[in-house]
Amino acid sequence: MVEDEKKIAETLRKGLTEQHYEVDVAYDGAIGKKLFDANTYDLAILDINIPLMNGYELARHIRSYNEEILVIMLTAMSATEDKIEGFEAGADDYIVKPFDFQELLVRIRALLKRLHHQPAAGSNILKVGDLVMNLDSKEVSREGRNIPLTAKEFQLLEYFIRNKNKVVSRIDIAMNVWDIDFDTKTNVIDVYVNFLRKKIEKDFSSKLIYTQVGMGYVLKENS
Amino acid sequence: MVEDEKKIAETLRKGLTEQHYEVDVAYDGAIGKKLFDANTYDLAILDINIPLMNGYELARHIRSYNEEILVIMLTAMSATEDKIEGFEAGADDYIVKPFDFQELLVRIRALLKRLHHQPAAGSNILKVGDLVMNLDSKEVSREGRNIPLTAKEFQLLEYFIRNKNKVVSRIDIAMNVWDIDFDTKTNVIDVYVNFLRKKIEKDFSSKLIYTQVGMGYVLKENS
DNA sequence: AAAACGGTTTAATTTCATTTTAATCGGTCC
DNA sequence: GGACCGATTAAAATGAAATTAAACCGTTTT
Repeated sequence: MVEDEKKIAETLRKGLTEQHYEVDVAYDGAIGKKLFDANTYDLAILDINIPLMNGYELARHIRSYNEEILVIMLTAMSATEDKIEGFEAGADDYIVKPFDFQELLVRIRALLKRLHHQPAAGSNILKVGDLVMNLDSKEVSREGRNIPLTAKEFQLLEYFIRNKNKVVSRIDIAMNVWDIDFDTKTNVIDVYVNFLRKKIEKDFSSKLIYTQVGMGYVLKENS
Repeated sequence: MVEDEKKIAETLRKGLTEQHYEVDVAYDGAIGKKLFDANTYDLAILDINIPLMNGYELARHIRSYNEEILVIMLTAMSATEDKIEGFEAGADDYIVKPFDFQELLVRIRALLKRLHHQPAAGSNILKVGDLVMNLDSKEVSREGRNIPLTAKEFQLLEYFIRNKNKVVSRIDIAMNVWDIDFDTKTNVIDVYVNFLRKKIEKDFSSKLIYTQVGMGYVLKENS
């Protein structure tokens, strides 16, 4: 939850915790972004008018990184244009203040029931074919064989997996895995893709990372 | 859509049809139930106070039959208890009348994007006849057969598809696909149209790209 | 404090696909 | 026939990606 009005934030945090949800709270967009980048969440509750980075931008950042995460906008702005902008930024719901806590609760439940839960409930595991990534233990394996990755390699592979079957451009990767906005002259990404390929493809039968010249890279299972 | 106020029903039906949604309308709950039992829908829009079977019951009926179908409650009842009952009956969203049609639209889109994990209206797949272009995976296929395209070929085809049935001049193409403003002496466009024709027409039964001498090119389905 | 180390980034080189140019061919309209 | 317009082809130019080595940087070890 990203909410700068501490009183509201505290009330919601308390209410949600009582309902056995685990909640992290940030009071500004920059901290919210950092929390999001460092953790794996199911759902985000975002105020729009918050310091440093507004809710729309934050929603867009979240969406560009992961389509699955649910986003609820929570704001005093009730105009239709604001709602539209919220949904266009990727929100799943938009609630206007003041609101009843019970309503927030049922709306959260309605969204969560649509969330595709990963197999092996509770444990954070991502899979593509025979490639398995454990987000808790940070272990990666293929055909059961363990593959040690460095931090950056792991982040890059995680980004690929979360966007499997989708061509991601170098700019997408630069923004989401590194924190560079625009830097034509670096080739870190190419180098790291090369590192990854050596580790997750070289001693195995099938390819995983394909390059689309002039477009970017895709991680996919076959052909 | 189940809505007994015919004026509202008609307005919404028209608006949604314009957005290329296919809509069936019932004016009471009993007919609504019969329609659901006989068809396969993606989403239901339900008024609550409707004759013969109210919206809550109908929502429960739909839910008991199919968890996947998305349900939006559309009603004048704005009390939190009503909303809670709506969500408990299985609704995915609850909109209070009067509301802005645009808001309904973005809420529908927000829900549909969660469905099937894949496309709905306003999504990332473009089609013309049996030609399918996936903007995420950057894959293009005809008759189910995959057709690899280079970046420029892909951009050019995308431009044609987005302007289907419209004659686009070489200048239009030059400005939108290449970034050249005016350059009489290059024939890149002709060459690329030729590349495209070889890939997307040569081994298939019907033409797609037609030349309008002195005007430009059109992409269209038949004749 | 210096050295060693693992990880990350930069830079330079090689390789190769894509893009563009340019020349030729074929048909159509005066 | 000649001029015009587009289609087609091959060759040349360009630029993107892979690969390698070396520099850099922060942390830990000596």
